[in-house]
Amino acid sequence: MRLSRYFLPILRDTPKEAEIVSHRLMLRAGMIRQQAAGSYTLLPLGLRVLNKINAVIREEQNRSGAVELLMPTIQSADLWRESGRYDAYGKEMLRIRDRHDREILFGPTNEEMITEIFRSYVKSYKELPLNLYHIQWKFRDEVRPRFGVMRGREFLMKDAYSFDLDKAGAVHAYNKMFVAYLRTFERLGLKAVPMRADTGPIGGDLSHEFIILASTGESEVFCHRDFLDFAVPPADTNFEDIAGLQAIVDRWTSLYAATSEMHDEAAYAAIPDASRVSARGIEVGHIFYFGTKYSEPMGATVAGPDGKDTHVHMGSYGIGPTRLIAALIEANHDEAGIIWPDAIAPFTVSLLNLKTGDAGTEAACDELYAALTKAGVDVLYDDRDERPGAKFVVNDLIGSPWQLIVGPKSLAEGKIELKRRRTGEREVLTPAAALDRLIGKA
RNA sequence: CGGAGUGUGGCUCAGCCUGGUAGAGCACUACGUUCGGGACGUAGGGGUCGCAGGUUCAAAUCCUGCCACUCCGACCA
Repeated sequence: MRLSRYFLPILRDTPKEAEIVSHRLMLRAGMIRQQAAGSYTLLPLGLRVLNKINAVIREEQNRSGAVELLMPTIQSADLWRESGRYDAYGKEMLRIRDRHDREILFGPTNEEMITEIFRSYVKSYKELPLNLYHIQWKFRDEVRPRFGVMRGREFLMKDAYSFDLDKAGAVHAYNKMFVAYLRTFERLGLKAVPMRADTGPIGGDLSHEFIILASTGESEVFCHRDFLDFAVPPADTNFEDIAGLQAIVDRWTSLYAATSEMHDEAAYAAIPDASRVSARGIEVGHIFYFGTKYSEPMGATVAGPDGKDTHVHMGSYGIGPTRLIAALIEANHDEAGIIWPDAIAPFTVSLLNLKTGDAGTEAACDELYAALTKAGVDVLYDDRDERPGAKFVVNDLIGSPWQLIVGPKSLAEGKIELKRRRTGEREVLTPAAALDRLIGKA
Protein backbone atom coordinates (compact mmCIF):
# COMPACT_ATOMS: atom_id res chain seq x y z
CA MET A 1 0.00 0.00 0.00
CA ARG A 2 1.25 3.44 -0.92
CA LEU A 3 0.68 5.77 2.00
CA SER A 4 -0.11 8.64 -0.38
CA ARG A 5 -3.07 6.61 -1.63
CA TYR A 6 -4.15 5.19 1.73
CA PHE A 7 -6.57 6.56 4.32
CA LEU A 8 -4.55 7.04 7.48
CA PRO A 9 -5.81 10.03 9.47
CA ILE A 10 -2.95 10.53 11.94
CA LEU A 11 -3.56 12.88 14.86
CA ARG A 12 -0.73 15.05 16.02
CA ASP A 13 -2.32 15.96 19.34
CA THR A 14 -3.98 13.51 21.67
CA PRO A 15 -7.74 14.04 21.89
CA LYS A 16 -8.52 15.00 25.47
CA GLU A 17 -11.09 12.29 26.12
CA ALA A 18 -8.52 9.51 25.83
CA GLU A 19 -7.03 8.56 29.18
CA ILE A 20 -5.38 5.20 28.71
CA VAL A 21 -2.46 4.59 26.40
CA SER A 22 -4.15 2.14 24.02
CA HIS A 23 -7.04 4.53 23.46
CA ARG A 24 -4.69 7.44 22.87
CA LEU A 25 -2.54 5.50 20.45
CA MET A 26 -5.49 4.06 18.56
CA LEU A 27 -6.86 7.55 18.01
CA ARG A 28 -3.48 9.05 17.15
CA ALA A 29 -2.57 6.25 14.76
CA GLY A 30 -5.83 6.65 12.88
CA MET A 31 -7.20 3.22 13.81
CA ILE A 32 -10.58 4.17 15.25
CA ARG A 33 -13.05 7.01 15.30
CA GLN A 34 -15.61 7.40 18.04
CA GLN A 35 -19.20 7.71 16.80
CA ALA A 36 -21.02 7.75 20.14
CA ALA A 37 -20.29 6.60 23.68
CA GLY A 38 -18.79 3.12 23.37
CA SER A 39 -19.25 2.96 19.61
CA TYR A 40 -16.37 3.13 17.16
CA THR A 41 -15.64 3.02 13.48
CA LEU A 42 -12.63 0.88 12.68
CA LEU A 43 -10.61 2.91 10.24
CA PRO A 44 -8.49 1.04 7.66
CA LEU A 45 -5.45 0.55 9.88
CA GLY A 46 -7.57 -0.66 12.79
CA LEU A 47 -9.51 -3.00 10.57
CA ARG A 48 -6.31 -4.60 9.29
CA VAL A 49 -5.30 -5.45 12.86
CA LEU A 50 -8.77 -6.76 13.67
CA ASN A 51 -8.73 -9.00 10.62
CA LYS A 52 -5.37 -10.44 11.61
CA ILE A 53 -6.56 -11.15 15.14
CA ASN A 54 -9.67 -12.82 13.76
CA ALA A 55 -7.56 -14.96 11.45
CA VAL A 56 -5.58 -16.32 14.41
CA ILE A 57 -8.74 -16.93 16.41
CA ARG A 58 -10.34 -18.79 13.48
CA GLU A 59 -7.32 -20.99 12.93
CA GLU A 60 -7.27 -22.06 16.55
CA GLN A 61 -11.03 -22.54 16.78
CA ASN A 62 -10.96 -24.66 13.64
CA ARG A 63 -7.96 -26.62 14.88
CA SER A 64 -9.90 -27.58 17.99
CA GLY A 65 -12.78 -28.85 15.87
CA ALA A 66 -15.21 -25.93 16.14
CA VAL A 67 -17.23 -25.02 13.05
CA GLU A 68 -17.90 -21.46 11.93
CA LEU A 69 -21.28 -20.02 10.94
CA LEU A 70 -22.74 -16.52 11.16
CA MET A 71 -25.87 -15.53 13.04
CA PRO A 72 -27.68 -12.19 12.73
CA THR A 73 -27.18 -9.29 15.13
CA ILE A 74 -30.92 -8.72 15.53
CA GLN A 75 -32.91 -11.34 17.45
CA SER A 76 -36.55 -11.77 18.33
CA ALA A 77 -37.77 -11.18 21.87
CA ASP A 78 -39.87 -14.37 21.66
CA LEU A 79 -36.71 -16.46 21.42
CA TRP A 80 -35.43 -14.91 24.62
CA ARG A 81 -38.73 -15.46 26.37
CA GLU A 82 -38.21 -19.20 25.87
CA SER A 83 -35.18 -19.18 28.13
CA GLY A 84 -36.64 -16.62 30.50
CA ARG A 85 -33.79 -14.23 29.86
CA TYR A 86 -35.86 -11.55 28.10
CA ASP A 87 -37.01 -10.37 31.49
CA ALA A 88 -33.89 -11.42 33.38
CA TYR A 89 -31.29 -9.66 31.26
CA GLY A 90 -32.11 -6.12 32.35
CA LYS A 91 -31.15 -2.77 30.94
CA GLU A 92 -27.99 -3.91 29.24
CA MET A 93 -30.07 -5.41 26.48
CA LEU A 94 -30.95 -2.98 23.72
CA ARG A 95 -34.64 -3.55 23.02
CA ILE A 96 -36.15 -2.28 19.80
CA ARG A 97 -39.51 -2.45 17.98
CA ASP A 98 -39.81 -2.93 14.26
CA ARG A 99 -42.44 -1.37 11.92
CA HIS A 100 -44.95 -4.07 12.84
CA ASP A 101 -44.42 -3.23 16.50
CA ARG A 102 -42.74 -6.59 17.05
CA GLU A 103 -40.28 -6.70 19.92
CA ILE A 104 -36.76 -7.37 18.77
CA LEU A 105 -33.33 -6.83 20.28
CA PHE A 106 -29.72 -6.32 19.30
CA GLY A 107 -28.04 -9.50 20.51
CA PRO A 108 -25.76 -9.22 23.54
CA THR A 109 -24.92 -12.94 23.17
CA ASN A 110 -26.33 -15.93 21.27
CA GLU A 111 -27.12 -18.88 23.55
CA GLU A 112 -30.82 -18.80 22.70
CA MET A 113 -30.34 -18.49 18.96
CA ILE A 114 -27.74 -21.22 18.67
CA THR A 115 -29.90 -23.51 20.80
CA GLU A 116 -32.81 -22.87 18.46
CA ILE A 117 -30.64 -23.76 15.48
CA PHE A 118 -29.29 -26.85 17.16
CA ARG A 119 -32.65 -28.24 18.28
CA SER A 120 -34.19 -27.90 14.84
CA TYR A 121 -31.52 -29.99 13.11
CA VAL A 122 -29.74 -32.27 15.54
CA LYS A 123 -31.72 -35.27 16.75
CA SER A 124 -29.16 -37.96 17.54
CA TYR A 125 -26.22 -38.33 19.86
CA LYS A 126 -24.31 -39.62 16.83
CA GLU A 127 -24.03 -36.03 15.57
CA LEU A 128 -22.28 -35.00 18.77
CA PRO A 129 -20.02 -33.53 19.88
CA LEU A 130 -20.72 -30.29 18.08
CA ASN A 131 -19.20 -26.86 18.58
CA LEU A 132 -20.49 -23.95 16.50
CA TYR A 133 -19.01 -20.48 16.59
CA HIS A 134 -19.23 -17.14 14.91
CA ILE A 135 -17.50 -13.78 15.04
CA GLN A 136 -20.22 -11.18 15.19
CA TRP A 137 -21.05 -7.74 16.59
CA LYS A 138 -22.67 -7.62 19.98
CA PHE A 139 -24.38 -4.74 21.70
CA ARG A 140 -24.51 -4.35 25.45
CA ASP A 141 -25.87 -1.08 26.72
CA GLU A 142 -23.16 -0.63 29.33
CA VAL A 143 -23.83 1.82 32.12
CA ARG A 144 -20.43 3.27 31.63
CA PRO A 145 -18.54 2.60 28.44
CA ARG A 146 -14.92 3.68 28.66
CA PHE A 147 -11.33 3.35 27.54
CA GLY A 148 -12.09 3.29 23.83
CA VAL A 149 -12.71 -0.19 22.45
CA MET A 150 -11.69 -1.73 25.78
CA ARG A 151 -15.24 -1.38 27.07
CA GLY A 152 -17.48 -0.38 24.23
CA ARG A 153 -21.20 -0.90 23.90
CA GLU A 154 -20.93 -2.29 20.41
CA PHE A 155 -18.07 -4.74 20.16
CA LEU A 156 -16.99 -7.76 18.18
CA MET A 157 -17.10 -11.14 19.86
CA LYS A 158 -16.06 -14.61 18.88
CA ASP A 159 -18.60 -16.78 20.62
CA ALA A 160 -18.58 -20.56 20.43
CA TYR A 161 -21.24 -22.95 21.73
CA SER A 162 -20.70 -26.62 22.46
CA PHE A 163 -23.27 -29.41 22.57
CA ASP A 164 -22.69 -32.80 24.19
CA LEU A 165 -24.71 -35.75 25.36
CA ASP A 166 -23.59 -35.57 28.96
CA LYS A 167 -21.47 -33.68 31.42
CA ALA A 168 -18.33 -35.71 30.72
CA GLY A 169 -18.59 -34.86 27.03
CA ALA A 170 -19.22 -31.21 27.84
CA VAL A 171 -16.16 -31.05 30.05
CA HIS A 172 -14.06 -32.37 27.18
CA ALA A 173 -15.57 -29.68 24.94
CA TYR A 174 -14.72 -27.14 27.64
CA ASN A 175 -11.15 -28.43 27.78
CA LYS A 176 -10.80 -28.13 24.01
CA MET A 177 -11.71 -24.47 24.17
CA PHE A 178 -9.48 -23.99 27.19
CA VAL A 179 -6.51 -25.25 25.20
CA ALA A 180 -7.55 -23.38 22.03
CA TYR A 181 -7.64 -20.17 24.07
CA LEU A 182 -4.20 -20.76 25.56
CA ARG A 183 -2.87 -21.21 22.03
CA THR A 184 -4.73 -18.22 20.61
CA PHE A 185 -3.40 -15.76 23.17
CA GLU A 186 0.10 -17.20 22.89
CA ARG A 187 0.05 -16.67 19.12
CA LEU A 188 -1.08 -13.10 19.64
CA GLY A 189 1.99 -12.58 21.78
CA LEU A 190 0.05 -12.29 25.03
CA LYS A 191 0.52 -14.00 28.38
CA ALA A 192 -2.97 -15.00 29.42
CA VAL A 193 -3.70 -16.64 32.74
CA PRO A 194 -6.91 -18.65 33.19
CA MET A 195 -8.65 -17.69 36.40
CA ARG A 196 -11.64 -19.08 38.22
CA ALA A 197 -14.55 -16.86 37.41
CA ASP A 198 -18.05 -15.95 38.32
CA THR A 199 -20.58 -17.07 35.73
CA GLY A 200 -22.83 -14.00 35.83
CA PRO A 201 -25.99 -13.92 33.73
CA ILE A 202 -24.78 -16.75 31.46
CA GLY A 203 -25.13 -19.21 34.32
CA GLY A 204 -23.38 -22.49 35.05
CA ASP A 205 -20.89 -23.88 37.54
CA LEU A 206 -17.59 -24.17 35.67
CA SER A 207 -16.02 -21.06 34.30
CA HIS A 208 -12.66 -19.45 33.64
CA GLU A 209 -11.68 -15.98 32.59
CA PHE A 210 -8.51 -15.53 30.56
CA ILE A 211 -6.75 -12.50 31.90
CA ILE A 212 -3.68 -10.69 30.70
CA LEU A 213 -1.80 -8.67 33.24
CA ALA A 214 -1.67 -4.94 32.55
CA SER A 215 -1.54 -1.97 34.89
CA THR A 216 -4.56 -0.42 33.16
CA GLY A 217 -6.67 -3.54 33.57
CA GLU A 218 -10.18 -3.19 34.91
CA SER A 219 -10.10 -6.12 37.29
CA GLU A 220 -7.93 -6.84 40.27
CA VAL A 221 -6.37 -10.29 40.01
CA PHE A 222 -4.33 -12.63 42.18
CA CYS A 223 -2.24 -15.55 40.98
CA HIS A 224 0.80 -17.74 41.42
CA ARG A 225 3.86 -16.42 39.61
CA ASP A 226 4.69 -19.79 38.03
CA PHE A 227 1.72 -19.39 35.69
CA LEU A 228 3.65 -16.78 33.79
CA ASP A 229 6.23 -19.36 32.74
CA PHE A 230 3.97 -22.29 31.90
CA ALA A 231 4.52 -23.70 28.39
CA VAL A 232 1.53 -23.40 26.07
CA PRO A 233 0.31 -26.62 24.37
CA PRO A 234 1.83 -27.07 20.89
CA ALA A 235 0.01 -26.91 17.55
CA ASP A 236 -0.01 -30.68 17.19
CA THR A 237 -1.88 -31.22 20.45
CA ASN A 238 -4.43 -33.98 19.97
CA PHE A 239 -7.79 -32.41 20.78
CA GLU A 240 -9.51 -35.81 20.74
CA ASP A 241 -7.31 -37.16 23.51
CA ILE A 242 -9.66 -36.77 26.47
CA ALA A 243 -7.15 -37.67 29.17
CA GLY A 244 -4.38 -35.68 27.52
CA LEU A 245 -6.43 -32.50 27.36
CA GLN A 246 -7.64 -32.98 30.93
CA ALA A 247 -4.02 -33.22 32.04
CA ILE A 248 -3.21 -29.91 30.35
CA VAL A 249 -6.20 -28.19 31.93
CA ASP A 250 -5.41 -29.72 35.33
CA ARG A 251 -1.91 -28.35 35.15
CA TRP A 252 -3.14 -24.89 34.13
CA THR A 253 -5.62 -24.86 36.98
CA SER A 254 -3.33 -26.43 39.57
CA LEU A 255 -2.13 -23.15 41.03
CA TYR A 256 -4.02 -20.31 42.58
CA ALA A 257 -5.45 -17.73 40.18
CA ALA A 258 -8.60 -15.70 40.74
CA THR A 259 -10.19 -12.37 40.05
CA SER A 260 -11.28 -10.24 42.98
CA GLU A 261 -14.88 -11.55 42.86
CA MET A 262 -13.64 -15.11 43.37
CA HIS A 263 -10.66 -14.24 45.51
CA ASP A 264 -9.96 -16.48 48.49
CA GLU A 265 -7.67 -14.62 50.84
CA ALA A 266 -6.70 -17.75 52.80
CA ALA A 267 -5.69 -19.73 49.71
CA TYR A 268 -3.74 -16.77 48.42
CA ALA A 269 -1.97 -16.35 51.74
CA ALA A 270 -0.82 -19.96 51.52
CA ILE A 271 1.29 -19.15 48.46
CA PRO A 272 4.92 -18.32 49.31
CA ASP A 273 5.52 -14.57 49.34
CA ALA A 274 7.88 -14.59 46.40
CA SER A 275 5.37 -16.40 44.20
CA ARG A 276 2.40 -14.16 44.84
CA VAL A 277 1.28 -11.88 42.06
CA SER A 278 -1.32 -9.25 42.80
CA ALA A 279 -2.00 -7.09 39.76
CA ARG A 280 -4.51 -5.53 37.44
CA GLY A 281 -5.75 -7.56 34.52
CA ILE A 282 -7.68 -7.29 31.29
CA GLU A 283 -10.24 -10.00 30.61
CA VAL A 284 -9.78 -11.13 27.03
CA GLY A 285 -11.70 -14.40 27.10
CA HIS A 286 -14.32 -16.15 29.17
CA ILE A 287 -15.50 -19.76 28.99
CA PHE A 288 -18.50 -21.39 30.65
CA TYR A 289 -20.01 -24.81 31.15
CA PHE A 290 -23.67 -24.44 32.04
CA GLY A 291 -25.17 -27.90 31.50
CA THR A 292 -28.83 -27.90 30.52
CA LYS A 293 -29.62 -24.32 31.50
CA TYR A 294 -30.82 -23.53 27.97
CA SER A 295 -31.48 -26.97 26.51
CA GLU A 296 -34.15 -27.73 29.12
CA PRO A 297 -36.36 -24.66 28.81
CA MET A 298 -35.84 -24.57 25.06
CA GLY A 299 -36.31 -28.28 24.45
CA ALA A 300 -32.96 -29.08 22.85
CA THR A 301 -32.75 -32.86 23.04
CA VAL A 302 -31.08 -35.70 21.19
CA ALA A 303 -31.80 -39.41 21.23
CA GLY A 304 -29.14 -41.22 23.24
CA PRO A 305 -27.80 -44.71 22.54
CA ASP A 306 -30.71 -46.07 24.58
CA GLY A 307 -33.22 -44.36 22.28
CA LYS A 308 -34.36 -41.93 24.95
CA ASP A 309 -34.36 -38.17 24.40
CA THR A 310 -31.88 -36.33 26.62
CA HIS A 311 -31.27 -32.63 27.10
CA VAL A 312 -27.88 -31.70 25.75
CA HIS A 313 -25.13 -30.28 27.91
CA MET A 314 -23.82 -26.98 26.69
CA GLY A 315 -21.02 -24.51 27.15
CA SER A 316 -20.19 -21.13 25.68
CA TYR A 317 -16.84 -19.55 24.98
CA GLY A 318 -16.13 -15.91 24.22
CA ILE A 319 -13.20 -13.82 23.05
CA GLY A 320 -13.41 -10.09 22.36
CA PRO A 321 -11.32 -9.27 19.28
CA THR A 322 -11.97 -5.52 19.46
CA ARG A 323 -10.91 -5.47 23.10
CA LEU A 324 -7.87 -7.54 22.14
CA ILE A 325 -6.65 -4.75 19.87
CA ALA A 326 -6.53 -2.44 22.88
CA ALA A 327 -5.04 -5.13 25.12
CA LEU A 328 -2.29 -5.77 22.57
CA ILE A 329 -1.38 -2.09 22.50
CA GLU A 330 -1.37 -1.91 26.30
CA ALA A 331 1.18 -4.71 26.22
CA ASN A 332 3.21 -3.44 23.23
CA HIS A 333 4.10 0.23 23.07
CA ASP A 334 6.71 2.83 23.97
CA GLU A 335 6.83 6.65 24.07
CA ALA A 336 6.95 6.85 20.29
CA GLY A 337 3.93 4.68 19.64
CA ILE A 338 2.72 1.17 19.01
CA ILE A 339 5.05 -1.82 18.57
CA TRP A 340 3.05 -4.55 16.87
CA PRO A 341 3.93 -8.19 17.33
CA ASP A 342 4.81 -9.58 13.89
CA ALA A 343 1.78 -11.87 13.76
CA ILE A 344 -0.82 -9.12 13.88
CA ALA A 345 0.92 -5.99 12.62
CA PRO A 346 -1.29 -4.12 10.15
CA PHE A 347 1.81 -3.76 8.00
CA THR A 348 4.89 -5.90 8.54
CA VAL A 349 7.20 -3.41 6.84
CA SER A 350 7.18 0.36 6.56
CA LEU A 351 9.17 1.41 3.50
CA LEU A 352 10.43 4.97 3.91
CA ASN A 353 11.58 7.00 0.96
CA LEU A 354 13.47 9.80 2.69
CA LYS A 355 13.67 11.94 -0.41
CA THR A 356 10.61 11.88 -2.57
CA GLY A 357 11.40 13.08 -6.08
CA ASP A 358 14.96 11.78 -6.03
CA ALA A 359 15.36 9.44 -8.99
CA GLY A 360 17.70 7.11 -7.11
CA THR A 361 15.65 6.59 -3.95
CA GLU A 362 12.41 6.32 -5.90
CA ALA A 363 13.78 3.64 -8.18
CA ALA A 364 15.17 1.70 -5.20
CA CYS A 365 11.89 2.00 -3.28
CA ASP A 366 9.79 1.00 -6.26
CA GLU A 367 11.90 -2.12 -6.64
CA LEU A 368 11.74 -3.02 -2.96
CA TYR A 369 8.01 -2.35 -2.87
CA ALA A 370 7.38 -4.57 -5.86
CA ALA A 371 9.54 -7.39 -4.53
CA LEU A 372 7.96 -7.34 -1.05
CA THR A 373 4.44 -7.14 -2.44
CA LYS A 374 5.15 -10.02 -4.79
CA ALA A 375 6.41 -12.08 -1.86
CA GLY A 376 3.17 -11.45 0.00
CA VAL A 377 4.66 -9.17 2.66
CA ASP A 378 2.30 -6.46 3.92
CA VAL A 379 4.23 -3.30 3.20
CA LEU A 380 3.28 0.32 3.69
CA TYR A 381 5.29 2.48 1.29
CA ASP A 382 5.65 5.98 2.70
CA ASP A 383 5.92 7.83 -0.60
CA ARG A 384 4.52 11.11 0.73
CA ASP A 385 6.28 14.35 -0.02
CA GLU A 386 7.28 14.89 3.61
CA ARG A 387 10.51 15.55 5.38
CA PRO A 388 12.36 12.57 6.84
CA GLY A 389 11.53 13.52 10.43
CA ALA A 390 7.81 13.48 9.76
CA LYS A 391 8.07 10.02 8.22
CA PHE A 392 10.05 8.60 11.13
CA VAL A 393 7.54 9.91 13.64
CA VAL A 394 4.48 8.60 11.81
CA ASN A 395 5.95 5.19 11.10
CA ASP A 396 7.15 4.78 14.67
CA LEU A 397 3.63 5.68 15.79
CA ILE A 398 1.85 3.10 13.66
CA GLY A 399 4.39 0.52 14.74
CA SER A 400 5.30 -1.71 11.81
CA PRO A 401 7.77 -4.29 13.18
CA TRP A 402 10.29 -3.42 10.46
CA GLN A 403 11.25 -0.16 8.79
CA LEU A 404 13.14 -0.12 5.52
CA ILE A 405 14.78 3.28 5.24
CA VAL A 406 15.97 4.45 1.85
CA GLY A 407 17.89 7.73 1.83
CA PRO A 408 20.18 9.34 -0.73
CA LYS A 409 23.28 9.21 1.48
CA SER A 410 23.48 5.49 2.13
CA LEU A 411 22.03 4.71 -1.28
CA ALA A 412 25.04 6.44 -2.83
CA GLU A 413 27.02 3.52 -1.40
CA GLY A 414 24.43 1.01 -2.58
CA LYS A 415 23.06 0.54 0.95
CA ILE A 416 19.77 0.98 2.74
CA GLU A 417 18.84 0.72 6.38
CA LEU A 418 16.72 -1.92 8.12
CA LYS A 419 15.35 -0.92 11.49
CA ARG A 420 13.65 -3.15 14.04
CA ARG A 421 10.88 -1.12 15.65
CA ARG A 422 10.86 -2.98 18.96
CA THR A 423 14.56 -2.62 19.74
CA GLY A 424 15.51 0.33 17.56
CA GLU A 425 18.41 -1.72 16.16
CA ARG A 426 19.54 -0.59 12.72
CA GLU A 427 21.44 -2.49 10.13
CA VAL A 428 22.98 -1.01 7.00
CA LEU A 429 22.87 -3.47 4.13
CA THR A 430 22.20 -3.82 0.41
CA PRO A 431 18.61 -3.88 -0.86
CA ALA A 432 19.04 -7.51 -1.88
CA ALA A 433 20.24 -8.50 1.60
CA ALA A 434 17.35 -6.62 3.19
CA LEU A 435 14.86 -8.45 1.00
CA ASP A 436 16.41 -11.77 1.96
CA ARG A 437 15.94 -10.90 5.62
CA LEU A 438 12.34 -9.77 5.29
CA ILE A 439 11.09 -12.39 2.89
CA GLY A 440 12.92 -15.14 4.70
CA LYS A 441 11.15 -14.13 7.89
CA ALA A 442 7.67 -13.71 6.43
C1' C B 1 -27.08 4.62 38.88
C1' G B 2 -24.25 8.06 42.68
C1' G B 3 -20.07 11.74 42.44
C1' A B 4 -16.82 15.16 39.55
C1' G B 5 -15.93 17.71 35.01
C1' U B 6 -15.96 19.37 29.81
C1' G B 7 -18.61 21.30 25.25
C1' U B 8 -15.41 27.75 21.09
C1' G B 9 -12.93 26.02 12.78
C1' G B 10 -10.53 19.04 11.53
C1' C B 11 -7.13 18.68 16.43
C1' U B 12 -5.10 21.06 21.11
C1' C B 13 -6.64 25.24 23.60
C1' A B 14 -7.15 30.89 24.98
C1' G B 15 -11.24 34.34 25.53
C1' C B 16 -16.06 33.75 30.01
C1' C B 17 -14.80 35.92 36.41
C1' U B 18 -15.49 42.00 34.89
C1' G B 19 -21.26 41.47 28.40
C1' G B 20 -19.38 45.63 23.39
C1' U B 21 -16.88 43.60 15.60
C1' A B 22 -14.52 35.49 17.57
C1' G B 23 -8.54 34.47 18.60
C1' A B 24 -3.66 31.41 18.71
C1' G B 25 -0.80 27.01 17.46
C1' C B 26 -1.19 22.71 14.54
C1' A B 27 -3.79 20.89 10.17
C1' C B 28 -5.71 22.58 5.08
C1' U B 29 -4.96 25.59 -0.07
C1' A B 30 -1.31 28.43 -3.35
C1' C B 31 3.70 30.05 -4.29
C1' G B 32 8.85 30.08 -2.90
C1' U B 33 12.92 28.30 -0.02
C1' U B 34 14.06 23.74 2.56
C1' C B 35 14.93 18.11 3.08
C1' G B 36 18.26 11.67 7.91
C1' G B 37 14.00 12.42 13.73
C1' G B 38 7.02 16.31 13.39
C1' A B 39 11.09 22.97 8.62
C1' C B 40 10.39 28.29 7.32
C1' G B 41 8.35 32.65 4.80
C1' U B 42 4.34 35.14 2.23
C1' A B 43 -0.74 35.03 0.91
C1' G B 44 -5.47 32.52 1.65
C1' G B 45 -9.98 29.39 3.04
C1' G B 46 -12.72 27.57 7.17
C1' G B 47 -16.35 28.66 13.35
C1' U B 48 -24.52 31.44 13.75
C1' C B 49 -18.91 29.60 20.38
C1' G B 50 -23.50 21.90 22.08
C1' C B 51 -29.14 23.05 21.79
C1' A B 52 -33.48 25.87 23.43
C1' G B 53 -35.44 29.69 26.19
C1' G B 54 -34.60 34.12 29.26
C1' U B 55 -32.15 38.97 30.98
C1' U B 56 -30.04 43.22 28.20
C1' C B 57 -29.54 48.59 23.63
C1' A B 58 -25.98 44.43 23.09
C1' A B 59 -24.65 37.40 25.10
C1' A B 60 -19.18 32.75 23.55
C1' U B 61 -19.44 35.62 28.26
C1' C B 62 -24.97 36.39 32.95
C1' C B 63 -29.65 33.11 34.33
C1' U B 64 -32.86 28.57 33.52
C1' G B 65 -33.73 23.98 31.20
C1' C B 66 -32.14 20.16 28.06
C1' C B 67 -28.52 17.26 25.23
C1' A B 68 -23.77 15.09 24.34
C1' C B 69 -19.11 13.44 25.90
C1' U B 70 -15.14 12.26 29.62
C1' C B 71 -13.26 10.72 34.38
C1' C B 72 -13.93 8.27 39.60
C1' G B 73 -17.06 4.58 42.15
C1' A B 74 -20.86 0.24 42.05
C1' C B 75 -21.76 -3.56 37.54
C1' C B 76 -19.79 -6.43 32.80
C1' A B 77 -16.38 -10.10 26.11
